[in-house]
Amino acid sequence: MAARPTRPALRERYDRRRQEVVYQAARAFARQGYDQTTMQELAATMGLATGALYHYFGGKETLLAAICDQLMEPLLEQATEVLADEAPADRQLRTLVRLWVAHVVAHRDHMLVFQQERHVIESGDQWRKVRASRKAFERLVADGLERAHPRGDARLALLALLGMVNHTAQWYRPRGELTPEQIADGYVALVLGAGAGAGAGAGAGAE
Amino acid sequence: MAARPTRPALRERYDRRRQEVVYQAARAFARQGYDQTTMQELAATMGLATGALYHYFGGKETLLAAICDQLMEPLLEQATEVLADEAPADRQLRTLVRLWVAHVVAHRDHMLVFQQERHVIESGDQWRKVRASRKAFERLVADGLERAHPRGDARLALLALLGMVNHTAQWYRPRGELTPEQIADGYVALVLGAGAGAGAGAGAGAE
DNA sequence: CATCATAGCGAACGAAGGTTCAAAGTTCGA
DNA sequence: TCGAACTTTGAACCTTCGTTCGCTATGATG
Repeated sequence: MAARPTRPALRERYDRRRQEVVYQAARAFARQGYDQTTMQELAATMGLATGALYHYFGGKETLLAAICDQLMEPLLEQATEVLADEAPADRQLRTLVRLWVAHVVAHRDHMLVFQQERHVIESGDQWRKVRASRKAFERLVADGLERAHPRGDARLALLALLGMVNHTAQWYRPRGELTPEQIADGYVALVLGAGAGAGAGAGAGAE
Repeated sequence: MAARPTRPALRERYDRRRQEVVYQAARAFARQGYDQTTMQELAATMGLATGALYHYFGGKETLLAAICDQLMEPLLEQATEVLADEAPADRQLRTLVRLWVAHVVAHRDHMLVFQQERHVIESGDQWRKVRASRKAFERLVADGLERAHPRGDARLALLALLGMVNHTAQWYRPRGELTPEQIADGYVALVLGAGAGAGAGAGAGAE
């Protein structure tokens, strides 16, 4: 594997290419599965020879790690900001879920890979960081939810919310009827108990 | 691969062994992933030599198919019965979701495999039947939900419900605080709008 | 232009693992 | 107890990749 170029003029191209590889890998892994996707296939998709991939990544598993990092890190960062903000709890939660759903649908492939390769990520030292990110994010959602929804069983609501949002990656289509925002608001309404917490309004409102 | 024994006395043992292989396979696939689990490993777990597995199954993929079948068929059958029954719509839905959650937690490994290998199942002719079962089941849930919850956006509620129930396989532990029944009832409460008969429609502009 | 970091090539290597098969072992049924 | 049906063995086969590496091409830099 080659290092990132020292020469400034080449860095940009390198970064772009590298990013493109991650993108194509996520796409292929999501569609065919990690193991069913060969490095040769991936290289061909990029218009490269097999060996060239190793200029950008140490190996196949490094690619998977890059996909997971690119999925979790921006999400965690943005979520932290939202919760640090001063705002009514229910508004914070709505903002958080909107952000989250938007992230999931914008990175559907990353998300699907992340879910499909759960068993890989859940064991092995090299995945500790990814696991930590996921845990930290879930903790944030739990906090946001508890504050906005003090009564009832917040634990089940949290698990349900995790389930529905993550599942969104499997059915969302850009040309579908619902916008990410509508979806997010719908989810919030469900977990807060419609009528009660939905006071903020379902965004777009009536159809 | 050998055929099912003709001699009655041997059938029972054959069926039991075959079933045990499916069980162990589901367990291993769920924990390590389909591709990361070798036939040799599987054979060793069963106390058999590698080749013996091929006595019971045509190959590794046949095993995966068996896992999916055993997951979907009883579920679909039971769900059909529930909805054929005469009962108030909301009661039917509750029964259906209880049954479903119970099935998911009782077959967690099958379920995790089913989810992880989604990309395999979603393409290829040999998986048509499994896909059809899943679709049929989702259709049943959709019907049950629509009847119990006629106003509002039933579509998002359905997708949310699918997400939360399926996700249950990933966090449920037998020694946990919640029984499968409590979980199911919690989910139903969420999608029907807890407490009040408040329409839980997302984007329905219900407030 | 000369130099050298960078980018890419693509055949070949090596390990892994699904599958086969002929032979040996075991159990049922008469 | 005998033969046939059934079960199991385990080493060898064969294919499929992930990865390597020596070489070439490119183009920025001075």
